[in-house]
Amino acid sequence: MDLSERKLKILQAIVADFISSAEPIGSRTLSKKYDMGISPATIRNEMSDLEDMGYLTHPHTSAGRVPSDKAYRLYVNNLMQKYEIPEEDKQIISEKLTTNVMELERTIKHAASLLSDLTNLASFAITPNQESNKLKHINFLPVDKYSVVLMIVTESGRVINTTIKLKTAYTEENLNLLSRVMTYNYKGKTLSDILTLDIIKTFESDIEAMSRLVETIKPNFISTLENMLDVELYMDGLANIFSIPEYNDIEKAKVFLDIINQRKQFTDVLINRENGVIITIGNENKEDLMRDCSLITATYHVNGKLVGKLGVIGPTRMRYDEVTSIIEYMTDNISETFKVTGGDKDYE
Amino acid sequence: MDLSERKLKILQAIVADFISSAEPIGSRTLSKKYDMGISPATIRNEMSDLEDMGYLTHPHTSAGRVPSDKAYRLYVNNLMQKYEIPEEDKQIISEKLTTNVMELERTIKHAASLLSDLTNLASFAITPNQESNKLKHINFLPVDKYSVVLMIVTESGRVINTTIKLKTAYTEENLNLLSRVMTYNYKGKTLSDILTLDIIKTFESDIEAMSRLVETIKPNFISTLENMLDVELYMDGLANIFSIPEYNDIEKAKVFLDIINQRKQFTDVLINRENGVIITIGNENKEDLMRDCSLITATYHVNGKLVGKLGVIGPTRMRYDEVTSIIEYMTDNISETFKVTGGDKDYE
DNA sequence: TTTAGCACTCACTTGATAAGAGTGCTAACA
DNA sequence: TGTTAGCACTCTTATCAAGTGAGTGCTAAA
Repeated sequence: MDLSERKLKILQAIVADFISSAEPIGSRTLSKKYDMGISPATIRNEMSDLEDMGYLTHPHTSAGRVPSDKAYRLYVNNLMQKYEIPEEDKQIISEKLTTNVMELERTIKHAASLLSDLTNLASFAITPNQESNKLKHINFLPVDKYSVVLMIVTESGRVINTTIKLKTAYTEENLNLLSRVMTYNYKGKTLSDILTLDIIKTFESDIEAMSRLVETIKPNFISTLENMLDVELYMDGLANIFSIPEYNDIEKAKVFLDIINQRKQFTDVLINRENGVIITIGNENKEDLMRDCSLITATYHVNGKLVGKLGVIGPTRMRYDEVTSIIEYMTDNISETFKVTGGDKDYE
Repeated sequence: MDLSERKLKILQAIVADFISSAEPIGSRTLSKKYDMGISPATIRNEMSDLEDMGYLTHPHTSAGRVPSDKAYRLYVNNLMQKYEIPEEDKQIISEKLTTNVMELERTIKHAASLLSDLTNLASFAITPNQESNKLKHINFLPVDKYSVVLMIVTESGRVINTTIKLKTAYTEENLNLLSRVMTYNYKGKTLSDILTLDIIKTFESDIEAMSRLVETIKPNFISTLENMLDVELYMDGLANIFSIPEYNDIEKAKVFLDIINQRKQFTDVLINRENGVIITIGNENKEDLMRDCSLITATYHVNGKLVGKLGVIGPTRMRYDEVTSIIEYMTDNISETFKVTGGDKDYE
């Protein structure tokens, strides 16, 4: 059934008002505040219809009306107007997210922090899934007599390194050889292929000294690759939640913290969300604990390919227009910063 | 004035009971529960004396007694017994903190997470202050036509790297030369000296191509060093706080989150604490917001020299014995993992 | 010095009452 | 037939009074 013009107007007023006031809104207040040329009684009739259709609910008989998840969905899809981010906010965002030092982790952390500041909600971000990231080269560098640094560079421009302590001394020649052999073998393969497809074992050697070297290095190499594959979750602005009326009740606040505390599960939820700007409202979320929350996420790109996510979580009553615009603007900025330019002609 | 044996016994019973129950304890309950051979009336007299001396307080006339900060201090200094960490906990700790991959950040993060799990409090950790860390060598490595990786290795074994995008192409020879010149100039100097004492400008060059290279690299080098000097703060277990009766009141919980939310200030507080195991109770803390909290920190060492900190924050009513033991055991473990062995004979 | 007894205090609970906001229904009106 | 005014009804919230129980402080006796 279609909603009449008037019903839409009333619904929009209720949603907008409730988002800013957090108080159930009654017919009398509505007619006074929004001056829509009809009496409270008429509004009551319309409200009653809207309630039958599932757009409004009633905390108890003598309270005003509150929008349902369905109403928020309608609002987000049809009624909501585009929010223009103030110039100064835009400036702050680009300033903080544009660095010439290419440190993804740092930038993402900043992004999460900034996002929660701007929206007054709890924010989060995950680093890209690296499974399809391809290896570019591997380098072992001498540090001192018994330690070397393992450095792995991927096609997306990500560099990771670890110090490895050896039990026996090594020669520089062996180290160089190993770097070259491994690079030759693994270059262009995805990280997960290297780990799963047993490619690993190919780098063993006949030469005695080399074989000893490989032996100590192998487990370190594997665990470093595994670390690299882990998707990192950053969160910020949790304290903001306690300024929101919905979470004045300590029990509700605890539920909220529970969601976030199970980092592993929460990360999985984020990974499995579709790409692009995605809004899920209340019971649209599959996870029980999140039935009272809304989640907004958007994706950013690294090297135009790898995909990470940035978003907020909060009560279903939130500024969908504002939050959506800000998140989208931020992810665009991040993607811009990390679109690797070079890469046409490789070194070597 | 010295406390009689009996007063000490009563005080100890009150502190211990209050720590586990969080309820003010009355004379009658005390005499029944702890069976100390004297009547409630006698206990009342002693309690009254203890209150005059400042060891106990009174939420209101008809409530039981509650230990003051002074009582906790006495308890921590004299009455508290050494807590023996269960074997299984010890095992979990060493297992999680001993890695052969030397990633300090990761280990510290795990430590904070584990610590909050074991104590049910909020935990935190800061990475070592790197100011006195000395540079060991600098390496520029080619990645592709327009990007190079800058790698800095310090004496403590810390390795950091960033990808730098250049505007113009470079030659491998120039890069090698630059690596060598910079290493030669800066080796053995502390990071803060390099940044502050204007040593930076020494690495300019007469040769045209080199000079262009140096120009783009210089700001990146500086900002990388600055990043390295930043002390990182990790926190975990914030949600634990909400299971503690003291923070059932949403207002109190907010104060607590405020402390932690001002990461910069909080980091400074931690940096300025003395080394070793330090316990500050309630109003012993200089910061107003922390007057209701106790802080326990201990220091860990990297390379036997650089000092980072690990600790918990919670209400003044906490298991000082247990928490202290656990933190100390953990920092010992971390120090053990990061005592760099080699270093006698440098590479080169 | 210790203890029993007793009056007193204060927080907390329960129940009753009143006020306020809002609904739903009915009947009148355009 | 849609709109509106009026009114009874419902439900929450605030307030107040009375009763209860845990605990103290003081006094006097053992």
